[in-house]
Amino acid sequence: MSRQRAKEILKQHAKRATEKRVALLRILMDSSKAFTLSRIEKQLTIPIDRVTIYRTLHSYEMMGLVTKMVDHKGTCIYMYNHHAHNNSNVHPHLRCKVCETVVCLPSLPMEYMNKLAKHE
Amino acid sequence: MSRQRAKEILKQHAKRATEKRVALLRILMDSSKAFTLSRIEKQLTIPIDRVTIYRTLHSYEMMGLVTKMVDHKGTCIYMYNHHAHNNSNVHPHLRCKVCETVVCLPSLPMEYMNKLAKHE
DNA sequence: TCTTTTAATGCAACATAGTTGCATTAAAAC
DNA sequence: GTTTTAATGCAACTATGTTGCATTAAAAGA
Repeated sequence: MSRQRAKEILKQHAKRATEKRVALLRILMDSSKAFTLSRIEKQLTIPIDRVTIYRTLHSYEMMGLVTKMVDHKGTCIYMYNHHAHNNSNVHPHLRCKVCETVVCLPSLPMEYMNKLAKHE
Repeated sequence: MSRQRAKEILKQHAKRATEKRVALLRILMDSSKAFTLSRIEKQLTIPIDRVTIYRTLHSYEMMGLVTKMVDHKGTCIYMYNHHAHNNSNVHPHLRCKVCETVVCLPSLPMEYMNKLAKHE
């Protein structure tokens, strides 16, 4: 049951832990995958307006709770920052074509970074 | 003057080298950058319908002439395959936030690949 | 508790990108 | 010159993202 944890987190950030905000956060918390807004909408048991989802996810991103990315189709995907995602080092993300899981990859090693030619 | 070169390439692929198709190909050929459809549209000196540009770029992608990617905003960008892009090895692309140039990065070294944990 | 303040929500509306169908035009093939 | 096929443009539609505004609900204060 992640409901309590979700509520705590929202209150920590001085946000209202409404049923809808909790529901949205739980969907993300309970998975290691990244979801599109539409995907989240389908997964909801209570109906939430698309705009509300959009704005809520945006606020979660601002709070640092979730990471927003763009998937291979150009759609925004949102992933819960389980490991706090605090290490602000640059690292790529890898998406499994089959199960759609997105994982954080290790930071790029210096030997690799050094190979990068400066352009122009 | 890349006009002749563009015509040759199109004919090699049994495509009609119409003024519009040449114009589109030249914009991509004459740059190392990746462009959105809208960006290409603005750069044109002759007016071409958005759908035509879309379909033409798609055909160029099918021909292997250009590479289609999705940029940070989720918009498709098209880049001419100067180096034939033949080496079908996987490599990331890097986009300069300032000048919007997109460059191919070196392939990832094995040491790095080995670090990748299998998920689930 | 009642009132005020502020956050959350939903509806309407619009922007942009991508896409398909169909009719028309232009080029190539015969 | 006629036929065939590719290219083009228009209309229309979908999905996603986005903003404005009015309404509702929660929290704070009296």
